[in-house]
Amino acid sequence: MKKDLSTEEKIKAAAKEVFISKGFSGCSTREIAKASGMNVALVNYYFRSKSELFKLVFHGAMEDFVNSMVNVFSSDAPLEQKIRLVIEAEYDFLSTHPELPAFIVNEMSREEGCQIDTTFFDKILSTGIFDECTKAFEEGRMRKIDMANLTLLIMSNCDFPFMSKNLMKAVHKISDEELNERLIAHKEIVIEMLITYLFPQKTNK
Amino acid sequence: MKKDLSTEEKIKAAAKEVFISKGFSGCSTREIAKASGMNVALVNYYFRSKSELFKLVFHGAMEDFVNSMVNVFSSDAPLEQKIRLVIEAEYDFLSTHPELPAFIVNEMSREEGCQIDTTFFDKILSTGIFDECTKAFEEGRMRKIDMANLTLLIMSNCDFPFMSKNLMKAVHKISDEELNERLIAHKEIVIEMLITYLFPQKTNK
DNA sequence: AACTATTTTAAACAAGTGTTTAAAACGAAT
DNA sequence: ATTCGTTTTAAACACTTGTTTAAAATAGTT
Repeated sequence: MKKDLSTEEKIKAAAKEVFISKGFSGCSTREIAKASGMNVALVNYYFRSKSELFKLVFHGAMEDFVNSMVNVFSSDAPLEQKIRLVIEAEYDFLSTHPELPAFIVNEMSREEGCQIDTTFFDKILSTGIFDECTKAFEEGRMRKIDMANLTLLIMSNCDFPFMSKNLMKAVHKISDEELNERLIAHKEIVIEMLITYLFPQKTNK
Repeated sequence: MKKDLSTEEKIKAAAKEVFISKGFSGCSTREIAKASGMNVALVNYYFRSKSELFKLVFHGAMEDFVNSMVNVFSSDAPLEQKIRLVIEAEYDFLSTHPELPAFIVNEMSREEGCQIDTTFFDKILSTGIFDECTKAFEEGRMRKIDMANLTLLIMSNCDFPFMSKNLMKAVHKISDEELNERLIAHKEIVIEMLITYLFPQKTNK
């Protein structure tokens, strides 16, 4: 039968959960220790310091975050389909990891924060998706748009809905369940809106 | 000639700046005191506690945040124009307050966080903008959409670009200036995309 | 001037922070 | 059983945290 998680793994798992939901400065080493069932000394025994442990967690979070996109972009689907699929993939992924975008965006803005490992973004680049877009609008198959703006369009409409869950619940005075239904519907809205905007040559419905 | 700011005002101003850029748990009472040129005791003398001071700052931030929308919605412009204008207003507002959306979204997700004063959102409601939309798509002048989804569409595309500045700079390896140019361009993209999506009856370009 | 209420200060409080220490418990190998 | 390296523990370290105290400085009024 499978062995239990090692102490090191238990701590890292607990750290991931705590860091992602409370942020680096929103939690203490002792809180992570307690959440993992261990004690403070063990945390530093295995990971040297709170910051080192955080770097590991952040790195992992980034990896998860980027991979869900890379998988889609690496496929051999036609461009329009890739855009559809990446939105679907993001919504699916974020349904199980709703706290990730806020975590990443926030921690990237911390002063002492993450001088980030840009390998992640090179991974996106190396899928050739940007070149594919450039070619597509040179051939008139897609609306011309700067890659930064395209990235913003996709991420805004995928990530923000999950980042703003608590705000939305307050604004519209709705429950978690109701909000989740809205999010499911929102995926389709975003897909249609973005596809229509980016590929306007479609002559009609 | 104008008197200097009072001690109380100086502290509140410093608190606003520090809280908004670092978050509640990202800063200390002493940091706020130092930023205002005062000492710790004065902070609690005027504001009772860190939490009380924070509530005040958060309340003010919310007010600013909501007001920029309310002003537009209260105007007598036609609906489509209102949507255009609210996006313009948001981008203008956020250009000078880029940290606000992240601050609000984050602090709304804190555990001990802001059991929020829903007055703010009632203010939006009372502009009648939602009723106006309902009527508009009953008359076929606008695409039918749930109000939560409409709110999400607008806020996603206005707020996220400013929240993700540091992420975007890292992803695309661009400077502040370059990013700001992208944001200016993004405003127009968002306006066209949203208007086209929400008011699709336009027969052509 | 003297008295009062308000404002400011430096110092202290207990509790919490990240981190380290040094000893104990453990596991595997001889 | 003894040794060894690894893992775990409890305790302590120095420092920061939010908050309070009690005295000092200031301003206002008579």
